[in-house]
Amino acid sequence: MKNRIKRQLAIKQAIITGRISSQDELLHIVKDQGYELTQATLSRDLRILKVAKVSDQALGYVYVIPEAVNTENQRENSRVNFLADGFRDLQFSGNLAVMRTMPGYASSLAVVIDKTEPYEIIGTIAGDDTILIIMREGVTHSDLINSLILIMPKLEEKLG
Amino acid sequence: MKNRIKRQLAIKQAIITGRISSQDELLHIVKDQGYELTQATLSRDLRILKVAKVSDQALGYVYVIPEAVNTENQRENSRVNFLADGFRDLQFSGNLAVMRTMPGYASSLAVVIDKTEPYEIIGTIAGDDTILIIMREGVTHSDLINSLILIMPKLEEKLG
DNA sequence: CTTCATTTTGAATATTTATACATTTTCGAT
DNA sequence: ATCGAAAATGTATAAATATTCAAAATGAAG
Repeated sequence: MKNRIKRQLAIKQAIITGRISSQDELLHIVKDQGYELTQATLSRDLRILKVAKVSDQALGYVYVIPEAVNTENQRENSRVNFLADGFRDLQFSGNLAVMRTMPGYASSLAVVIDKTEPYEIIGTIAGDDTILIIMREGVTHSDLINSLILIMPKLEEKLG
Repeated sequence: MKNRIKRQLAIKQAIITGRISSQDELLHIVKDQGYELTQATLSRDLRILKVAKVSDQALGYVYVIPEAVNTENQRENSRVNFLADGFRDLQFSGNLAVMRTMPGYASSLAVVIDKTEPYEIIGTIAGDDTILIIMREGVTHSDLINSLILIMPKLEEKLG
């Protein structure tokens, strides 16, 4: 059955292209391309292709081709346009908040924050992709988050 | 529960060390270390740690920490080793760690650390010869040291 | 073209893993 | 301390995935 090889290529391609989170989903995609197979065969194919399943943010689980993991990230980086889009995440430790951004975004983001001089923030220090925010004593985590949303409303989707 | 942090570290460690092929297996290992948890919690931990399951030769399936899978990263190992030579010392103050390096090394070293996104570290900021590392709450000094060694094995000689 | 060994596959099923729901614990604010 | 909200966890179960077993397809050798 020569089909096997072609089919596995199609599977690989589908995984690289879309965010696929279950074998059933993948099964339908490949079937729609004209291949005949069942979940059992798909499971075997995935083993042969060394496909892995990892958690994708809070969204769920996705299949990945191990070698393609990095490429994926690169592609993501290139479609960044707006400043707030450079935001990655925000975490706290004591009275410090650490905001991580995409590479190169930290200093411009920090400038924006500093310029508005929010009461909640005593100061910031920016590297290339990380901003350290020193919070005023008594300021809560959600106070800080709110003040950041005030500065960059677009953050609300990512922080809310 | 501070346990959660330590437990997840233990899980990560177990995955890196042994070939683990099911959550049940992992569950027993972690339980034997004195942690109390169920498969449900383990499943959640694996999601948080972004652990992936891939096929391992004809043997079966094993859990892996994605960064360790990446072929791309393998090639990078030599570069990382070189960078580790720039390391000078590491000191702690509360939840902050300060790593001093030879002039010019700090930012590239910090990039290496950031890229692996170790659980123990919520962010870094690098100058020219100093890196400020903000540790996750509940992480001990030796936890941090271990995570750094994981990233740059060469550091073991200088930190161990 | 047979025969035999090997590979591939599907159906059914066992195993494994994720999650809904309820409960407990933790943590921040007052 | 006390309250309330958010996070963490266990139990039970649903959902997803791997594998067993039997059958069909393929291929090599006569």
